[in-house]
Amino acid sequence: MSTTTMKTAPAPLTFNEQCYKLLSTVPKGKITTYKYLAEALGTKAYRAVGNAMNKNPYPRDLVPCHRVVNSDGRLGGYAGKTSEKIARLHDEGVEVFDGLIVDFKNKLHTF
DNA sequence: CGGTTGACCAAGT
DNA sequence: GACTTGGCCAACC
Repeated sequence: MSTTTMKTAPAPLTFNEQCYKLLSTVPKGKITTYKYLAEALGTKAYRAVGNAMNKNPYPRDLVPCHRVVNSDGRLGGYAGKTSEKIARLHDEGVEVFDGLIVDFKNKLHTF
């Protein structure tokens, strides 16, 4: 068996990687929640999703972790300053008022 | 392999 | 409406 015909290592994506991949499908100007991400992955690991975002090693162009908010419509956390997250969202057309997403349900992206 | 840690969630006080 | 509690689940040590 040559290496070309050899099937490459399965390289199972970690839960984190799955989160990143899924999140990368969220279009600009829209947002999603930790809950929706988890559910879209077929699990209830809301917290694990948050952890994944915290450790996110990818640039925001690939994995826009700032587009992830709480399911209540609150801003949620951020690895950097919260004001930065707000600024980025504003830059993409998502208004934030007092730590709350304006028109949250309308901006929400569904998978 | 058991315990710890979260950018969470929902319900209760 | 702020605060506490229990639950949930993957990554890390």
